Amino acid sequence: MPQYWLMKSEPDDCSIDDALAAPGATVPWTGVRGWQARNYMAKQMQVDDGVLFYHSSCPQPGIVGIARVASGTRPDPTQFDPESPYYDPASKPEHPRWLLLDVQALRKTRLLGLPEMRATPELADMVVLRRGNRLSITPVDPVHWHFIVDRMLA
DNA sequence: GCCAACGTTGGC
DNA sequence: GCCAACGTTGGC
Repeated sequence: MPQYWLMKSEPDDCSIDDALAAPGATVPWTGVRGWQARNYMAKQMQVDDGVLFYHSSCPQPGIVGIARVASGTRPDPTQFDPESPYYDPASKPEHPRWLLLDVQALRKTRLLGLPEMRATPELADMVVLRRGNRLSITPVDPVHWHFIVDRMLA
């Protein structure tokens, strides 16, 4: 059974348009620096899982596209790059601490903005809407996934 | 730029 | 293994 996820990206860094314009519409999901999100990637996420592409830290936060998990995990090279904002001097190449996986954008949708998500009773229980939620990757209940996909593609 | 609410760390 | 303090996320 596929699982479903919501992945936050800052559009200044990688927007849905950037992802769609990448070769194969596929981007390495760099910069995850939290253990919970890291462990979702390492232990639960599988190729072909569904992904809601979410823009955060921007004027109009919300879901902007549909994507899929396109690879297993490998070490995130930005952790070893002193020039990168994601550099982690404590992580050694022989024991990489942070992982990434590839995400393939499938299509852009209309904006399902955060205010609309909050105003939609069917979505009230989404993990990402929990107060103060800070995880960059959150699991999405299949019921929520189907509701959103149906609504966005209708 | 502010700041609430959090996830993570580290002392014990 | 608890939990207070810290640093960060992310919406506004």
